[in-house]
Amino acid sequence: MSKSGKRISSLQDLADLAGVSRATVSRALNDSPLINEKTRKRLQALARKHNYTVNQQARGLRLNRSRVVSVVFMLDPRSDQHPSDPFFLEMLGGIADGLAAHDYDLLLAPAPIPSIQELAASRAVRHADGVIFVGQGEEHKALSELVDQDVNMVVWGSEIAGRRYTLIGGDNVGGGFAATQHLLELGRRRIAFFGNMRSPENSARYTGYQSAHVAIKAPCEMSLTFDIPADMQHAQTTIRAILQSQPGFDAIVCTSDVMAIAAISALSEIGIKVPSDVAVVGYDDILLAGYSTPTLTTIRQNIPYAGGVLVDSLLTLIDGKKASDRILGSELVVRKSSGA
Amino acid sequence: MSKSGKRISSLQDLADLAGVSRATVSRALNDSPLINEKTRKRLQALARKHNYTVNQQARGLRLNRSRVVSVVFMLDPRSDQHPSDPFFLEMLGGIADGLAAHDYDLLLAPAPIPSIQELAASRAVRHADGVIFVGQGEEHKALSELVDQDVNMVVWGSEIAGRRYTLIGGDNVGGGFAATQHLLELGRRRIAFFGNMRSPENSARYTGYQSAHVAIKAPCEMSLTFDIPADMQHAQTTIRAILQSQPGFDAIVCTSDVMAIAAISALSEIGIKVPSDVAVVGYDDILLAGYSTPTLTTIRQNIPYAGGVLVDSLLTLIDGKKASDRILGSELVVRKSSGA
DNA sequence: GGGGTTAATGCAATCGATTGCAATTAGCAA
DNA sequence: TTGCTAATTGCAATCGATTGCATTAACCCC
Repeated sequence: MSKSGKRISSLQDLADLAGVSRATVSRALNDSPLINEKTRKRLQALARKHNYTVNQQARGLRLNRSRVVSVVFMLDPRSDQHPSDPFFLEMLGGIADGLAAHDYDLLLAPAPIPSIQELAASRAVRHADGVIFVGQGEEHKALSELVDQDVNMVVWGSEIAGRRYTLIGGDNVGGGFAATQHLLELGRRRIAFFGNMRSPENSARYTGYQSAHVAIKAPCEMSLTFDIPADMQHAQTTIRAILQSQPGFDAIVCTSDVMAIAAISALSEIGIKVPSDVAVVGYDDILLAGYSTPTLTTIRQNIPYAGGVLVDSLLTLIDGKKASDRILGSELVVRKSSGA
Repeated sequence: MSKSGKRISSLQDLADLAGVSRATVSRALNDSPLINEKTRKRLQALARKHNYTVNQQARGLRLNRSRVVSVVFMLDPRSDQHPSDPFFLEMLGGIADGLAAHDYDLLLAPAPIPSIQELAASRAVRHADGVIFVGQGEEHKALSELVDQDVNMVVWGSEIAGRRYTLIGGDNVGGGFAATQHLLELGRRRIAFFGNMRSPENSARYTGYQSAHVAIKAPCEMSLTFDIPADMQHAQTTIRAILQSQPGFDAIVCTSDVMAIAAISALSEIGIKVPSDVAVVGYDDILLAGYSTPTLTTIRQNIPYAGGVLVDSLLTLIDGKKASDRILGSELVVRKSSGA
């Protein structure tokens, strides 16, 4: 296998070796019905033996597609932070699986997105057959404009006015509602909301938070709504400052599990007991949620599954068909320690 | 900008528009010294105006390179699990940054690696200018064979006999030593070691663990060495089973922070106090380590920096130069709760 | 054996960008 | 104006794979 005269690196090499034209080899490797069964087998065996794989750049050039899908994480631009939230990793895993199953490659776009204009001109977008955006950041308008430039794309996020792209997302209103309802049922009445409100997903969760109060005619104080940055470092300093001011809440609804973990840590620091003094509910149900101390009560989003849905929708678009929006279910997961 | 007659999608289009040959346009966009300064400016402005970017597939085909680097995470093959450890995400972020700085794209290889043979034939490897392996898995031999196939590659991991690839890694022996020494200094004498021993990195850490005992002439019992799978789900069941058997240790050195978190959770479940009854030290210093409850004492690896080093070494190789192996420092980070 | 079909293969253009070499133009000195 | 050099630009081949069309071979039926 290793001592074959010269390196086989193109269809032509293989064709010469087999004594046929490169057209024939191409058809054989692509299972064209035009080709004789025996020739096909012979050539496929030969290709395998010489460890030959088609040059995707050439193939892509000819066919005008690349079998590459880009993934772009839209982060809070104020934190020039990388994604540190395991949510992103789990999502990436789900997307990677979905793409692998359909024989697509995954190109990861550089983390801090420049302007959407630059992004539109970047290789990540031009070179790919389609793009998956995870989160809408604060650029929902620009995202809609991208659609007009004939970019195949799907977005993970939440409904927002003027949207023109295909949207996949969790049931954020329902999730916010369930989290809050759970705490209300436990008798908590001063429930804080922790999250970055500029994200459409979080404002949907906030809507659910309000509805839950309304549903049982409980008052819902604006003073308990706190704008917390998404990355942990800033989150924890902000939370510490809030705790200093003795806000007097007996529960917190957080917009992510890592934020909940940071909050619990800040609470324990100053001797506040979770959940007896303050109950905390997270969001996402990242894997760690079940293993941290205390274990987290949280809103479960099936993240790997979501990744698969994103991929399926995008591939539908790439096929030239229409893909419909989807809202995936979110459910409350009660674990004994943090939230009850 | 939007109402330009037809879409400019190739050099030829742009050349026609400007009334020059496509050779000229190509040279202008690539800052060739052959081109007249005025023409260059004019053509570059035109390209920008029409939002034109070169087709990378064509360019790559011609130049025989792709400006793509693949990243492969070598996971414990027994868990057909995705990477859930934030370590991977932080590493990925570091690598992504390094690549972006040099204008390379990042291709993420599908997570559960098939055989190395298949991998060698995959697009992820063939289509890329180079490959970064994170971890050696249990395939160190196969990795060395890949080098012989003219694959530009660097590997994050630990020294191992018969290695022929460029290696970048943390100081695992030193890290294992420091973690253990810290616990010994606190007076602990029955220190358990938790980790998957088939990974070269972990066995290096184990070596450090043993040396620390030897250094102060403390006995080091084999019965306190436990083989724990890398993924959290299996890790926690295994740890629970171990605790059932009342092994009687007063400290644990873990080979990752998530494992430490899982261990702490299992300990609290049955009422064992951390760190008073059992002290725990993690490894990696993932971002969460500072925010979990209790905060983790751990061995810090500067993961984003490591990502940058991996990239630099790989690009050196791609340039045809020799890249040297590097061992990056690991230092103990003491946080008050878990390990002291 | 002639004529008509069908199956299998080859030929050559094509995708878009780069680059060695040839050709053109300009500039300048005599 | 002529001749020579240097500065620009154009021509055309090339990278590797795909595919419409032409061609060849094989086979069948009278």
